[in-house]
Amino acid sequence: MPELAEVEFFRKRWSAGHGAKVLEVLLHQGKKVFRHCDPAVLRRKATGARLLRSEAAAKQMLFRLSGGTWLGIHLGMSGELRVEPPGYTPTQHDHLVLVQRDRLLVFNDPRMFGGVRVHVGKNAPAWWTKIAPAILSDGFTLSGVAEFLKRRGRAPIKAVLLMQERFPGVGNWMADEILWRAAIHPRRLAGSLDPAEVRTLRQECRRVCRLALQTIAGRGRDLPPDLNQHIPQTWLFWHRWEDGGRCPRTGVPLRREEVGGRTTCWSPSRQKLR
DNA sequence: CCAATTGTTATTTA
DNA sequence: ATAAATAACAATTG
Repeated sequence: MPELAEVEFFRKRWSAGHGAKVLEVLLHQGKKVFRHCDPAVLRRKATGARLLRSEAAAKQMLFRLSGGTWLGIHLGMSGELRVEPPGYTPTQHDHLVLVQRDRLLVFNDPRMFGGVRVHVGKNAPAWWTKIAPAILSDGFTLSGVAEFLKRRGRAPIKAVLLMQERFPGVGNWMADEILWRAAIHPRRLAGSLDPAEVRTLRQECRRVCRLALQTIAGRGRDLPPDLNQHIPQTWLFWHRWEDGGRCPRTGVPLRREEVGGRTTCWSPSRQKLR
C-alpha cells in the first residue's frame, strides 16, 4: 500500500512518541521483517532509549533514538504504523512494538515484504544516506531524468517510473497518476520520449508528489469526498480500481492491463501509443 | 481452487 | 557485460 505520501502519513503517527522513553521492545523474533537486522541488538539498544525524531524519504522511514541508535522501517506492500493505548495486546502481525508509558508504537505487516533495519553509530547509515535525491528537491534535475530515461530506453516508461534509484517514493498508483497527467502512454519506451515529453514528465512527477503530500500525508486515504473537488484536475487515483471507471477528464472508459509486471490503468483517449 | 494486491530482489532471458 | 523480463517472497480477500 504505502508510497511516498502514505509513508509520511505513517511516520507522523509515530511522532506522537517523540521525546518519550521506550520502556520495552516487543518483537516477533525470526519473522521475515527482521531479515536485515539483529533483533537482539534492536531490543538491547532501544530499550530505555528515548525516541528523538524521525524523517521519511522515498518509501522509508528513519527513527532516531538516544544512544546513537537508528531504526529504519520499510512498509513493503502491506505494512503500516499505528499508535495504540497503554495495555494494548499485540496481535499476530504486530511484528515490532515500542512500548512507551502513554502509548504503544506498532509496526504491523501481514505480508512481511517490509522490513526493519538497525544501525548504531554517530552518523546515519548508508542505507539511508544513499537514497536518491527526493523528487521535490533540487537534485531531481531535468538532465538527470533525461539521462536515466535514455539508459533505460528499452523499458516501458511505466516500469522506469517505479525504479527507486531515480524516482524515490513512486509506486504503482503514483506512476499511473503521473503518466495520466503527462498524457503519456504507459507502454511507451522510455527512450522514445521527446524532450518536451521528458520535461512534462518531470513536472508531473513533482506535481503529483506535492499534491499527494498535501492531501494524503496529513490524513491518510480517508479523504472527505469534497476534498477531491479542491484538487486541481481530479485524481485518476479515485477511478483506477473501480469497475467501469472512467477518465476524470474525458469520461472515456479507462483501460487496465499489466505493464512492466504491474497492473496499470490509463486513459486511452488521453494517453496514446505512437 | 483461482486470481488479485499501491514492493523489492534474485534469477533467468535477451 | 548490461539491461529487461520473470519468478519469488507471504498473507489475505473476493
